[in-house]
Amino acid sequence: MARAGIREVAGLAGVAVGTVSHYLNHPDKVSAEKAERIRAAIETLGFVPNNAGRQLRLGTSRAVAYIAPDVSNPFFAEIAEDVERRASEQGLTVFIANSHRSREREDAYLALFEQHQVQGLLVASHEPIEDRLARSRQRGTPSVLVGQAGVSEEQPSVSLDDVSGGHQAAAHLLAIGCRRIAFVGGPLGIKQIGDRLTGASDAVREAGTATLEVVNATDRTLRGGRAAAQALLERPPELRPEGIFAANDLLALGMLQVFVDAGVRVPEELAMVGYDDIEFGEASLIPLSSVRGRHADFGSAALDLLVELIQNGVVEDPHRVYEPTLVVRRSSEGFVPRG
Amino acid sequence: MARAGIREVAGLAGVAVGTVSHYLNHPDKVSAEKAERIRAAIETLGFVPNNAGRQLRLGTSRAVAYIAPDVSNPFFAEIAEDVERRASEQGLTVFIANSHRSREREDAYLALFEQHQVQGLLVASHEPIEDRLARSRQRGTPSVLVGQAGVSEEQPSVSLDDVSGGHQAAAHLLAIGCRRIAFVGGPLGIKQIGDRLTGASDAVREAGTATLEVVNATDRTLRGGRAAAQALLERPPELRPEGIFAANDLLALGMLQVFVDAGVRVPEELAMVGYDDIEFGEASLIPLSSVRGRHADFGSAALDLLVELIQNGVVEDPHRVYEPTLVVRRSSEGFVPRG
DNA sequence: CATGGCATTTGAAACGTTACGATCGAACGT
DNA sequence: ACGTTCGATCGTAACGTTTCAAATGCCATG
Repeated sequence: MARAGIREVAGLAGVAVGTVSHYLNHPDKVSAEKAERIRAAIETLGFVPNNAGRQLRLGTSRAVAYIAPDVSNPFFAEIAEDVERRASEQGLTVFIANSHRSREREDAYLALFEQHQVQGLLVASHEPIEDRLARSRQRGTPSVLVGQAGVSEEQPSVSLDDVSGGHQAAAHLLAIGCRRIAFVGGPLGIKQIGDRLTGASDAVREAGTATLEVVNATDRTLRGGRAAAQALLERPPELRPEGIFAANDLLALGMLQVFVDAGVRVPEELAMVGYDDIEFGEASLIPLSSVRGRHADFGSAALDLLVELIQNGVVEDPHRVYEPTLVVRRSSEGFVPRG
Repeated sequence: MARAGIREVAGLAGVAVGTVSHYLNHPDKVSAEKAERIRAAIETLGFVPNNAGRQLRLGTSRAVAYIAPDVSNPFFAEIAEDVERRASEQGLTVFIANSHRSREREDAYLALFEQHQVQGLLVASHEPIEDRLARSRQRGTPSVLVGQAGVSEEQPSVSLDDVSGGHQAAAHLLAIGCRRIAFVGGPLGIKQIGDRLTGASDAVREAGTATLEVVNATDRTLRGGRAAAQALLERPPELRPEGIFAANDLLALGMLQVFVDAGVRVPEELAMVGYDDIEFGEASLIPLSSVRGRHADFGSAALDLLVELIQNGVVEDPHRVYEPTLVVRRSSEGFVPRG
């Protein structure tokens, strides 16, 4: 079962090992005759080049890693696919990993990928992680923060202006006539979430005519949304919010389901806006208004930045911030302000 | 920026390289005093063990790979998370890859992971792939086919009985009184899809009182479902099916949206059943009946089988087939047969 | 005081690859 | 016929780790 190595191939083909290596890496440099002999030898031996040997010699791999909190959240899955597509155009391989929002697993993967000498890291995280990435960078592995603005000049990032996104969402709810607005989400310690609330709260303050309530949701998933909605339904109707801005689409969709089940009319009685604009939001029976940050090529942008960083060591303009746009759909179109 | 190696650590700590290696791999074998010196040296040098060196020496890695057609389909994402969780319990790392349903990319990843000397492969594919996996196996990399029954005794697999699933779905639609049933999906050349149709068609034949129509959908996504539904809406109402069995939940959800939009009453006029039971199906405003195959631990089962295969070289009972169960929800509960 | 046993530590070999300088042979110009 | 050049081919030295047999130091025992 011992795998054949480049030596066996060379032996069988009657050439030197160096020639086999040439055949593999610079095929143009080797004569047609020997090339054919080598090809045949590889074929009969079932030779598979051993990446460890190559990598050891070269000192680096042709791979990058993408660490996401949760690939089953379509927001991250869609980015992953985009990254992968772009990377393969560049001849790079992507290792995808799920941190499951656990700092421990994040660290484990960070260490793992450093050991594997990936060329760089794409990291999406809800945790403050810049100090850990700085350490990796000092040891020679560059990284791009995805979805979270970097602080240091040395830490490039591709992110969304969540304050603006939150502002747009709340301003929209105000514009259609909602007076009692609720922000559903949490924990607020997470920067992206806190920023969305900040923007929303700014908008409410500017308007001066409405109130903003914060409803904490520990779990930013469908389940979490269902729980939050159930809690709101316990209140007498006059104390329920008229407009809800959810910290992400999963939350919003979970709430939407419970509300509709309970006979709450959306959007007439209650307008809803989500965040991220995942595909399932648009496909919901009451299509969900949402704040769309990611462009179609958000992942590509991150990868391109990483490649630039790998090649030049620095990047021009390290903190790329994209402006999100509000996509209005039925869940917030047709709210009827109370007389 | 040259990364420090084990030699530098040894030098700084004043011990032999072998001792540093011992410290890393068998910490109990090294005296407390030297251990502390080594720890300090590693700390100051920022030493990161190089996986290529280790792997070259060891001849194998502690990783397995999971190749899926499409991680943005929650069905595969949920399996991926489960696999990953179980693997980390076993001290294994999982490399996740998206083949994007392209045979070319499948092959590229197969080759890549062989080169990386992963211990084994978990492969979910819609293509016939057994011959290619057989080649990998002969070269020493075992694999488990996920979601597709293996043919050869040598190719272990974890799959669902799609014929039974299709039968259950159609039998259910018949039981609630549907006479004109449509199977929406394709291409039928894909085994999993063809099996579902076979089961459905068996059920219809057994009943003897209904018809089964096949509506081809090229794209098994939300988009594909919307397109298929639109096509059905062009027909005069009396020619539309009364019950729809969709080849997967994404298709069903896409159709559901278009139907509800167009004022078709689901389930009263039209009952729907999907397949896979993804989380979004349950969370839909009209919760989707679906055929649930995967147990909570479908991914774990696959990984356990792979581990057994790696350790023993063979497995007891290579083709594990799970029986799916129909989950009835609102989308098919309350159909009103026409007088 | 010599001996043996034990726990630690050592140093070198080996893993499979690539790059590099050396070598070879043929073709060409004079 | 000879020297030169150029492309193809060769052989070997690394790359960083682990393992293993051998060496060392220490202690207890005879």
